[in-house]
Amino acid sequence: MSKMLVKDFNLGYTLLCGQMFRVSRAGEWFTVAARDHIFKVSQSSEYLEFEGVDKRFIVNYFALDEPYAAILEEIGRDGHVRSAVKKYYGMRIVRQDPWECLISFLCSSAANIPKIKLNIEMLSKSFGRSIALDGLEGYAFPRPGGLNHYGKIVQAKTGFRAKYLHAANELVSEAFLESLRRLPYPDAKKALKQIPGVGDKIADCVLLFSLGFTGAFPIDTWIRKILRGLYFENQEISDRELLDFSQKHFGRYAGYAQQFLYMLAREAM
DNA sequence: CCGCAGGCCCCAC
DNA sequence: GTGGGGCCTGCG
Repeated sequence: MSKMLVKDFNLGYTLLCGQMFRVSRAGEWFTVAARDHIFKVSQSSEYLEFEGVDKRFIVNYFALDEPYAAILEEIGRDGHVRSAVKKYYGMRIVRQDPWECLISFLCSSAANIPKIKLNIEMLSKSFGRSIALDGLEGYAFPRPGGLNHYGKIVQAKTGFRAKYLHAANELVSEAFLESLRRLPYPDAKKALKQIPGVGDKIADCVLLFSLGFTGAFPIDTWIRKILRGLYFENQEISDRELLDFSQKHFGRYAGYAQQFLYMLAREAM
């Protein structure tokens, strides 16, 4: 068991923000599976307790090395974002594993969170090696190339998305995903959209939630709804226009603005 | 039982 | 270049 002091961090908001699909909660403790790690974590005031990974992993995973105050100052120029930040202060954007993130969001098309969680859990069980922590059962997520059995992908109840997962497994390597980090945002996005089943939304999710592109702004049905309500009431506006507006309006940390607005949208459901 | 969901692809226009 | 139907499957 390790313990560390954390500032400007709220574990609950960060883990329950709806972008991670292998998180479970038991009272104060969260169990998180990420790539080939499984760990437990809890927060009491400004201390984080954790087990199963080291401090370096925690800092990177929860993006605790980001200039949080500067980010909030920049996105807080917008009044709606500012009030969302007040409510959900300490929420961070986790750095997921790019491959697991890509597969998760490929599963998200026309789905819902419980279904995505089911898909990812079944894929992990079917293709991943067993890893355990304190007798907790867990499975690593398979590496690129590891989803090598179409029938088993279908058995994971992935439906029409199975063909996308299978193709991604053929096309994508660890090196390809890592190389995207060094590209300008438009080029990295274009490269991701070459993968069948990946459009604007999924590409932006992978860029924001796993590859460190803090300016990426995924537009899903929740964000669409809240942007229209807050900024374009009674106006016809396309996703293309919403995306252009958001990136200009919120700037290089637009992704953080997105995530805070997303929290507002979800609470109003 | 039945409509629908955190989206993409394809095909009209 | 833009809009709308179809898609697997589980959830509500």
